[in-house]
Amino acid sequence: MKAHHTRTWPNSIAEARAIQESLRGKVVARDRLGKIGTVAGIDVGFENHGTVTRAAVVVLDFPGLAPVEQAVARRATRFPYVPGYLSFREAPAVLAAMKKLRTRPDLLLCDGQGLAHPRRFGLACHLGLLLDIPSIGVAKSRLIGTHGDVPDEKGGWAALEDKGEIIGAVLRTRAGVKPVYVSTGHRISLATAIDYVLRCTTRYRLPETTRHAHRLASAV
DNA sequence: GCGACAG
DNA sequence: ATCTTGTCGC
Repeated sequence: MKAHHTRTWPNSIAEARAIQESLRGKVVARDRLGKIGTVAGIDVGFENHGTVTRAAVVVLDFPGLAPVEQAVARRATRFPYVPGYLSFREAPAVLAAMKKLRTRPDLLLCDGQGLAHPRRFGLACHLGLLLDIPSIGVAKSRLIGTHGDVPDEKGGWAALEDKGEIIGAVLRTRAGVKPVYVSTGHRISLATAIDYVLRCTTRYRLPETTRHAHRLASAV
């Protein structure tokens, strides 16, 4: 007999928190990735005043970064935006978009935090775990944690800390721009995550994966 | 009780 | 996230 996934979506913040607490222990913090031939960018946008969630996934070959496949999925929005619970709002549409993919990407770059989360289970951890694909969280702003000065040169970074623990890196992807917040999702280490984010970034602040996905999810 | 707060 | 054009700065 095949295991049946009876997955109910939380109907409250309390339920969502309980799910995060029960799943965070399953996250693999070490490098458990194979040869990376493709990387995927994931982003979400909204339509009709937020009532519809639109997720976009774009797969690029690696290290070339040329687009090879993309998918978009729309789902009724069923969870509010509450800091610390972003994955419950975005994951349903993202998982639907992933199912439309013919390619199974070797690495995921998610638009949000991974380990750099109050309960160490941000969007990147949640998606990586549910899909069982190595994942990285690349956020445009900070959720939690403190850090020192970030060298103003591409590749310069400062450790992001919380409660005496290093939860991510504040990384300068380009000189003269606001740094991005990188943290591990699933099956990857922070050092490796930083390396891949830099290798997916060319001439802009955000990785090419994120830029492509954002265009598909939000642009007309 | 007063701020902070991914997208 | 989203509503939205031009404008300041390197």
